[in-house]
Amino acid sequence: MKTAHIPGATAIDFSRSAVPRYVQLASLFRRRVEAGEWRVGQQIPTVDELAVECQVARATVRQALDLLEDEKLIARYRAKGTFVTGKPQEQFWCEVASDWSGQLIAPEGVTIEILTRGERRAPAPPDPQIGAMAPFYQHWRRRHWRNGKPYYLGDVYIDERVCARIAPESFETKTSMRILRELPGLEIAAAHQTLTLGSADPALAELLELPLNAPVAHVARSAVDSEGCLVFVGQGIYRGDVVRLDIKLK
Amino acid sequence: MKTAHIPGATAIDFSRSAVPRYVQLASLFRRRVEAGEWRVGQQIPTVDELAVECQVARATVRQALDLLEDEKLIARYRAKGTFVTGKPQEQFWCEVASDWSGQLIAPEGVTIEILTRGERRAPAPPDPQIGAMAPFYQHWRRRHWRNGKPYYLGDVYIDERVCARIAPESFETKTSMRILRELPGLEIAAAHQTLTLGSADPALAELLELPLNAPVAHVARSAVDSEGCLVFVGQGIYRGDVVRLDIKLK
DNA sequence: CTCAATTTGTTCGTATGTATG
DNA sequence: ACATACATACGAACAAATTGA
Repeated sequence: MKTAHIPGATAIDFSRSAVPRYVQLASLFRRRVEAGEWRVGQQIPTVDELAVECQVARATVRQALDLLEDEKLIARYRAKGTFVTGKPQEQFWCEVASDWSGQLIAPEGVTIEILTRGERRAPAPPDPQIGAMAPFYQHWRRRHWRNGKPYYLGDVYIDERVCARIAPESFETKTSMRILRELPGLEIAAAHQTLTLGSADPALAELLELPLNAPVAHVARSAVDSEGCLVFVGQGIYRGDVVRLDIKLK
Repeated sequence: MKTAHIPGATAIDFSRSAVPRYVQLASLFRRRVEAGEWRVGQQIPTVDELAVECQVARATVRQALDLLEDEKLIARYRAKGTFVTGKPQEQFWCEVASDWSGQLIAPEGVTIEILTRGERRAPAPPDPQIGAMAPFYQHWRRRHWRNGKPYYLGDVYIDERVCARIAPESFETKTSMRILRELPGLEIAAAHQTLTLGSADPALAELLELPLNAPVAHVARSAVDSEGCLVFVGQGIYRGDVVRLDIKLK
């Protein structure tokens, strides 16, 4: 029985989060697979070893491994051990750009699913100084897919008067900013987006097929026409593992 | 047993457990205060109304409000109602901007702790096409603090020849990009930064006093002088809850 | 082939926290 | 306030399968 002792390793502190211990453990283990610390095909430490290393009960380790088993990352064999069978997917194919021209470079092979559509729904008002609210908006909630995987969930609110000029099928093929940009006769005087970080709650984890508590990026967007009217408000959430932001500084 | 799904956009899905329901509720309410949906000084809906709206028991709403009360965001008065007393402290005080001039606006009251310093250490090379590596670099690992809380951990590599012209105390007061920018006689021909998302492993959680697996932002920076030499390479990690990226699009 | 060691699987019991009515 | 149900976390014992001596 070799307890792989890392010199100077301090006990893991699970107490800073409301997330259950076994979920935190699962994330830790998932990262080890992702980082190659536990290689595909190899056996991982025994439940007992992990329990000692992480200072938790055996049952808690097992609960964490249950999650990874559901994700097909590991396979467990009685009396033999537990083995890594796959890596979580990891690709940065969705770059949020920092200027208008490439606002959001939606890559090839993207499909957009319309979850709900509502008329005359008002968005949560962003900074009031940005522009004046339109009288009515139409609302879409959409989910973006690529390669059979969902990667973005967003709410779009568009001024009802502008909406009339948009081809309905646009909403199933184009990103929201692209719809606006390609709309003839609509002049966008100012557009803005803000990105912040967060974690996937259970509902979001379900919708984006993410592990619970995985990092996500919240994006809030708005656009104002030449008359100072807020013709577009959008807010959305990207999977953290598909977002990359490149910024040229000169 | 399944929780009832309400068709329509207003349904709030608090899936079964994992994160306690009242914690999720508290986050929701906190966001409403932050977004101004519930304004300071105003009365918020009653416990009964919130329980109906969110489809949870009254006791659960009360538990969530307990958290906000502890944070001094609300005050509750028997038979009168609950009132907003303040906004969550502006947490996003570290804005990674999208142009050079405001590269990283380090706010007031920041102190920088030097963890290690090494001579002639080579950074992990970024994209080689960006510039040619300098012969030697000096390396600092620093941790940035504000209000007694750590929020950034970074590695700085600077061309040894450039280093000689930097006052040593700069490294305890200035962000790396600021040091470069304020260095006379050094012309930066190109600078670049890339931001990606990740989560805190146990070591990082310890250093930034974060919950395990909390979202973080990885930033990789580089700068090239007029001769194409990579005079600066930096990589760092921000706490996710202090990062905000604002992008003006026109 | 038996035996022991190893390792996962299963099932108790107990305690605490969460959520509802 | 109370009773009930469920999820989490721990610890302990035992069962079942594999391996090698």
